Formats: sequence, structure tokens, C-alpha cells
Amino acid sequence: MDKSQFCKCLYYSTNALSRNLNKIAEEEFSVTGLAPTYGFILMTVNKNPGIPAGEIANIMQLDPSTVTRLVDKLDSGKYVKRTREGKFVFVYPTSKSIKLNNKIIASWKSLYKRYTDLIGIEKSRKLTGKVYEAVLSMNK
Amino acid sequence: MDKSQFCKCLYYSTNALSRNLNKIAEEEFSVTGLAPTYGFILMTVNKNPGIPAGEIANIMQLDPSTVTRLVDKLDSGKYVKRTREGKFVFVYPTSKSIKLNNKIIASWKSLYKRYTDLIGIEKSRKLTGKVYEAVLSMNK
DNA sequence: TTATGATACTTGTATATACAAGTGATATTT
DNA sequence: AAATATCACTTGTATATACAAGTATCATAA
Repeated sequence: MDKSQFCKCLYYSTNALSRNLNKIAEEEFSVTGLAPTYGFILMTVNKNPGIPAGEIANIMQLDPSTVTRLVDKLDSGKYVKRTREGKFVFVYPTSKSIKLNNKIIASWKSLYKRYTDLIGIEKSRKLTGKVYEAVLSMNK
Repeated sequence: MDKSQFCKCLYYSTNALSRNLNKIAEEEFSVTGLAPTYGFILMTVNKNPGIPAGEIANIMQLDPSTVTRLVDKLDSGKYVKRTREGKFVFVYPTSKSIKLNNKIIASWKSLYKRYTDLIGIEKSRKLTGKVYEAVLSMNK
């Protein structure tokens, strides 16, 4: 059985890596009570209070409709506040999210430790650089 | 606005790459009438008639329950047949899937061309190797 | 040989995500 | 100034995917 007929396919390999990383990310973020993506959004909002929703979509490279959904949940959980001004929606942190920030960042660091322990610190660093470079070259 | 506070995070970057690749994969596979994952499964089944469902899960690195769902759909669309023998489920191609195989492989090649055009052929090759290496080191 | 445990799969359920189409606000053109 | 286009977001809908728990089969040990 040829287990690796797809190993030369970037799409296939990247998806597999993504699923593996997602699994450990969920584990590490579980102490925050949030899935990793929500943690990333909260970090972004905490760092940039009043950020427009569309900017979150840009940074996270998610569809605007997806961001609406995610921020909806954060809002209903009192993790953020929103104000609509004209066609823009600005997203603000709450005391809840500010209090949670350290825990989120700690989870993020644990995630980093988890995968660097598995992959190797130098390899991880290089790989991340190459992956991000690829992302940029696909966004033009 | 710091757009790249996450660019050093493998989880974040890999997810972004995965979404980008998924988008073009869906475009290229659209001529087959199937989403890319189904195409990959059909290629696997066409190459290994009678493959056990669990082996598909191994190769594709998907949860067995996910494979059940995907193969359910392929079965109801007459793309595969299944036989249960004891605790195993063996998956077989049909004439429909065999006829479709060339188209699937063509889509797969178009996908390859798409991302190598964007990322660069040599960079893609190296990146794929590193990504797959990372996958392996996370599966131990 | 029966009991226990492991294996292979399925089902129930939850969720992140995207796309298409909609709404309302702003900008641009005529 | 009115018409049109663009922008920012939301809503409706679909789907891939995972986890937990279930079922049935097989293997191992008592």
C-alpha cells in the first residue's frame, strides 16, 4: 500500500499539518474556555481596541461573514462589544477579555512549545517562515 | 496596525495557507463535480480497489468517522461500492469512478500548476517536503 | 469456554468555515 | 442632484470535519 502517494502534494500535506496543529491548539487553548481562533481574535481586539470587523478578517485571513459569526459569539459571551458607525462595525474588548488576555497568551506560548518540541525549534521557525511566505505569494 | 503579529505562528500560518490552497483546489476540482477530498479518496480507491475504510483514514489522515461520512456520500452517488466483511468495510471503485479518474488526476495536476505558478516551483517542492516532514514528526 | 479487551466502523452532535445574496452606507459619476 | 457603483457587513445555507459514545466483530486471557 502506497501510503504517501499524496505526500508530494502541498494541498494534502498542508491540510494534514493544519489538522494536527489544530488538535494541539485546541488542547492548549482549552484552559481559556475558547477555541484557538477566538483566542486569536481576542488577542487582536485587546491589542487594537475599536478595530473594524473587516480588519480582523484581513489579519486572520478569514471571510468577513466568518468574522461576523465569530464576533457574534464573542459578543454574546461578553468577550467583546461592538458599535456600528455607518457601514463600519468597531470591535472593543471588555473587562472579561482583558482579564483573559494573559491566559490566552500563555496558551499561545504553550502551543508554540508543543509543536516546537515535536518538530524541532529551528525547523519550526524556518517552516513557519516559508509557510507564511507562501501565504503572501498567494494573496497577491 | 500590526498585521503580522501572528506570522511567526505555525498554527496561524498553516491555517491561512490551508484555506488559500483549499480555495484553488475547489476551483480546479470543480470540473470533476466533486470537492477535492472526494477526489483524493477516489484516486486512492481506484488505485487500491477493496481498500478498507480505515486505511483511507490513515492515508488521508482523517478521523474514521469523517471517512464514513465521505464514503457514504461517494456511495450514494455511485462513485464507490462497499462490502462489509466482519468488522471491516472494503471500498471498491465503480465504472463511474474509474471513468472519472483521468479527470481527477488532471484536476490534481492543475492544482499543482496553480500553486507552483504562485509560489514558485522549487519553493513549492521544498515547502511541501518540509510540511510533510512536520506532519510525520507530529504523528509519532 | 467464557470473559475481557481491543479493533473497525457508525451515529449523534457540534462547529468552523465559505459562498451567495441581501442591506444599508458611502463614494463616484453623470 | 440623481443615479450608479462600491464598500462593509449580515444572513441564509451548505459542508467538511472532529469528538464522544455506540455496535458489532475479533482476539486474548482466565
